[in-house]
Amino acid sequence: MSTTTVRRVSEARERLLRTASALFYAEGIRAVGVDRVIEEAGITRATFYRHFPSKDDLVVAYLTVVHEAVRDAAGEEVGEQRLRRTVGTMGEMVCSPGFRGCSFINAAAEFADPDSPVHRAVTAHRRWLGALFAADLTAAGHPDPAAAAAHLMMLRDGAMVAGYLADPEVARTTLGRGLDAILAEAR
Amino acid sequence: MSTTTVRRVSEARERLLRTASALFYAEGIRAVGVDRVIEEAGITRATFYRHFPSKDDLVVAYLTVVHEAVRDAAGEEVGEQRLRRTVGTMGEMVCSPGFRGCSFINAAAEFADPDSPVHRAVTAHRRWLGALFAADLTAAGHPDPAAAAAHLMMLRDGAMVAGYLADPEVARTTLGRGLDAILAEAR
DNA sequence: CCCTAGGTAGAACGTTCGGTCTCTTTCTGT
DNA sequence: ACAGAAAGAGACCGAACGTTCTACCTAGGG
Repeated sequence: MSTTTVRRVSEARERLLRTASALFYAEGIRAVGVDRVIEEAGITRATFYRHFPSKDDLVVAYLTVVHEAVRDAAGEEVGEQRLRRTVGTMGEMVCSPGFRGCSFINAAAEFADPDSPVHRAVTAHRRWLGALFAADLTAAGHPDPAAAAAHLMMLRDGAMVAGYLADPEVARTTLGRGLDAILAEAR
Repeated sequence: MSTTTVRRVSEARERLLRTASALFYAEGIRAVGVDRVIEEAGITRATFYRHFPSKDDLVVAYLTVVHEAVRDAAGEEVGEQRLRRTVGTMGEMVCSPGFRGCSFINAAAEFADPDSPVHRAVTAHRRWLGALFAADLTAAGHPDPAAAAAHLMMLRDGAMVAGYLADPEVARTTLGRGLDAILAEAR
């Protein structure tokens, strides 16, 4: 009865990480204690600390998962098409039920110390996303890709906040129109 | 030696609120315990709880102080001039040393429950600011004040995030240009 | 066959959390 | 002169925090 499943990565670890991610995102990181995560994931304290040296490491792992999801959704082929798809995905995300803002913006609100591993993970992701915007804008022939990328990033951050604290639908269309306007500058 | 100072509001209470505000803003709300606030304000536990029934009340008071500061800085006279001044002030704020983002966005990241008094204070402030934008845009003769206000709000939220996590100077100029573009739509 | 890694189970650590309590001192308005 | 509010000082509460520990069980690969 092949329970093989190869199990290159522990199943308990995955459950732990998935549970923690959902909890951290929905309720805030500091608001959720390790006891909560342990109980809800149905694992033991020892198992938790076998996989993650500390809670901070779990938090970083959570942000890494989100980052990789965004990265994989974006893809490799630089250009206007990828930009449209990436921003379009963000617009949809903002409108999805249970949306509670950007994981990275929220994490940065809780971890103020720039030297904190969590804060570092946030800035790393944001630098990566900014570079992606700039690269795609460059490929699209935008005359000032750096400024346009900063503008687009502000629009996306605003959409993330508005999707959580205001009208998501309005946020989505405003973001879309903003991207169109920026792209229109590129001939 | 008139130490009169009238003292309509307690001096200890003001010290407490000022200290708590600085701490909450700089390090995050959940990251700062009441012990920390009490020690740094140089008051006693009993004095704390005499003025605020719970920590949550202190947090709401902190946000109220910020809200009133923004409101007073904006002023009363509706119109394009007030809008320019208000947004200009935000641009400067974003560039000021020690800037750590918008108090309300950060608070909402930590207090997810929409029924929480803290979360309510956040949405109340945001509704007020959105209404101010819409009123000024209407007075400025904008053809679609509601959409423009939402757009401007997203730009301001983006500037708040970027001022904290990216280049503040770029955030300020991008916000300024965005306002100019929106105002240009109003003839 | 046994070694090892990953898992369960659960007690315990010291610290900090938010909050309550009593007692005393200081000051102000009447 | 005196009542009463505001503040200081500090002990105390139970609960939750993140973390460490020992002990035992199991499954897979050498």
